[in-house]
Amino acid sequence: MKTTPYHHGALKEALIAAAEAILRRDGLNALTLRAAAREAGVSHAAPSHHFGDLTGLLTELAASGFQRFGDQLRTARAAADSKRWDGARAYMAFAQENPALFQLMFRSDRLDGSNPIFREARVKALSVLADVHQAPVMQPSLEQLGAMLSGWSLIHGYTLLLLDGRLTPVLGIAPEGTTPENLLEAVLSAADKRRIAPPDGA
Amino acid sequence: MKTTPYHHGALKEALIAAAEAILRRDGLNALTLRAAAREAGVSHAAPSHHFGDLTGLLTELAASGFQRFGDQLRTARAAADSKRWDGARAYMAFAQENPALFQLMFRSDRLDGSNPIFREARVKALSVLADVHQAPVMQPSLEQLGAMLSGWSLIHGYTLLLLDGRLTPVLGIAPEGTTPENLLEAVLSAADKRRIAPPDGA
DNA sequence: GCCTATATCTTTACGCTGTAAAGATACATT
DNA sequence: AATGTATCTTTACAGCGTAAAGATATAGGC
Repeated sequence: MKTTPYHHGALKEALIAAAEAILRRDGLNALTLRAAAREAGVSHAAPSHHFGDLTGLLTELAASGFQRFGDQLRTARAAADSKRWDGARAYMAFAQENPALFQLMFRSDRLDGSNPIFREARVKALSVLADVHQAPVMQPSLEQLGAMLSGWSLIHGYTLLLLDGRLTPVLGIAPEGTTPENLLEAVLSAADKRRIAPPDGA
Repeated sequence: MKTTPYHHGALKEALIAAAEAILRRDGLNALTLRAAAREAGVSHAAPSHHFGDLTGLLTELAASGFQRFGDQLRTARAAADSKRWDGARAYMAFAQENPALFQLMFRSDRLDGSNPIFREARVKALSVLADVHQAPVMQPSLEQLGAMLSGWSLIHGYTLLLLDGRLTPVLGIAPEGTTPENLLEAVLSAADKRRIAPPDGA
């Protein structure tokens, strides 16, 4: 009767899964090393052997988030037979399905920006956004960078305002039954007229 | 020789100032009730009498941030003799001058959203953004809301990406000497073509 | 002027946290 | 089979939020 074998076998993955469950259920404030250890059924000091400190755990969790985020963005891009790429919708959808995780992924003060796994997952995910409209250029002009960033800034800002509850009053005064997706569509169409025009102006 | 009088006199304000100093100097992780008390030179339990708990302190600090934020946005609007209102620049400028505070102001999981002082300061500040292009309407259309939110989402997203360091690599490949302001200007001009067109499209 | 009520601040205490160090156990390699 | 290494537990300590009780200054009634 070995209810709890001494060696877990895949404790690192189990701890990351436990951490995500806590993050989703109780929020970032409740996500502690000891809570993750309890959730995984190991002693409170076990996580340190796999992640070093709390920042290490959060960073690996964020890395796994960026991996899935990138996958979903790529899937959305592949399925884009509509005239407008709806990566924006995929961006918001991931954030809505994983609100606390998404916010953690962009909180550099709680993450270890030097972690190579995290860095790779992040650039891989975010590069999906960058190479939508143009191949990577060595010496892009300010205009090109501005066009590239305006889309990202727009969807990122909308998403974070939504997660932070800042759009709740707006949705309240919007026409009956307006969803965040509807509102995003309106935001995009308001900002999207320029996409039709050639890159260097009307 | 009463070096430390028992009654401080204006401890609440002193604690908020101390909290802001810590936030600026050491970041949000280091901003604790006890650290604020140390910085203000009082016992570690003194803050609880003025703020209740840590959330209370953070909320009042965020409220004071929103007050100054609103002031600066109003000032920028008043000085807008240029053709394009440069509230976006003021938005980013405040965030750059108070990066940790700005991020705290939009972290609803650390704040008490029911605090009336906080609520009032926030709506007062953010309403400056709303009534730029139109008077408040009772039953706005989705298109009107989309146009209103697209500007806010854009500048908010750009600002947070900048604060989070996500634009650093972009600035690295940008033309020599490009500043965040330059890049913001490019982002705005890329997204601003629509302002000229009538609200319901080309 | 004095006396009491109240507000403000300190002291003490407790459980939780991160983290380090040392001990125990399973695995892996020879 | 023996030994080294990786993995996990136990123990320990300081810092944290927070509650409760004690100390001190202010304020108001007389």
